[in-house]
Amino acid sequence: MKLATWNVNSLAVRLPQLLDWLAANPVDALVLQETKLTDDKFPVAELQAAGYAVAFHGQKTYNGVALLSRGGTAADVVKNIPGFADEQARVITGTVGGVRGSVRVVGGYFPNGQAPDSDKFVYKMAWLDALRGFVQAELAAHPQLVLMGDFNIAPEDRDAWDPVALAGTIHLTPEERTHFQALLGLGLVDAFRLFEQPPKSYSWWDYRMLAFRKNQGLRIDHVLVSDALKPVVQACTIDRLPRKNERPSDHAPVVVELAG
DNA sequence: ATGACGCATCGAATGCGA
Repeated sequence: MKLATWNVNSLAVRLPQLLDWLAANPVDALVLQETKLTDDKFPVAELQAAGYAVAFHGQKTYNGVALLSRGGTAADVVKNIPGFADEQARVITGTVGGVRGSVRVVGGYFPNGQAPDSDKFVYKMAWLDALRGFVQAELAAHPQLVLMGDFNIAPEDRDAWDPVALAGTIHLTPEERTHFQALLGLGLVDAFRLFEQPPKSYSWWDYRMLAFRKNQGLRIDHVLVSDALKPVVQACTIDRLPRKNERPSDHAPVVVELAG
């Protein structure tokens, strides 16, 4: 069973690339971030034709998330974080068929935070607090759980191309990293770090300054699997190929493979 | 220090991403 996450930075622009990617990578479930589409504009028919059922939670211009699944629509879908009032469409959760029954998938587009001294950073911290509470409750109900998406956090220095120059800046602040560790503390593990990985592995590269060609990136897209799933994780990889497309997203997909 | 690139918005310049 394969699951994946991809920040597509506008599904309207990236739909052809998404369909190409799914044809080459027929994952069982995929969460998307930054669809930037209201629900009435979501490409339901195109994705169904490609074999995927869809659940989505979008808005105009910004944000927007989706959960694609083969073998039926995700069950018990939850949009955003219950009890946390939020104008922004950032989370979608659902149950997909899989290993020994089913897997609870939480797909998140974590706030960017802009800068550590900004109001957006305050929002990011509050959002992370709320998410942790939600994931804790979901884990209690669904031991087989995967939390994945665009976290907008580089958890360690090795997840940034220049940790010295970027020290203390957004995505690398101690506060964000503490939140990342707190998520792990719920009983989750960073699937990517379960395996030997190439050095300087990143999932996002700035569009500017030829950053991708120079591999000046950050690893901010993550797949966290619950302790119950950890024994069945067989691989976790970042697929850089779509970043080489014409008009690519600035993010690459991250794929995890579970036995069964 | 700034901007650089890309996307979205009713129409151009601006906000935002990371």
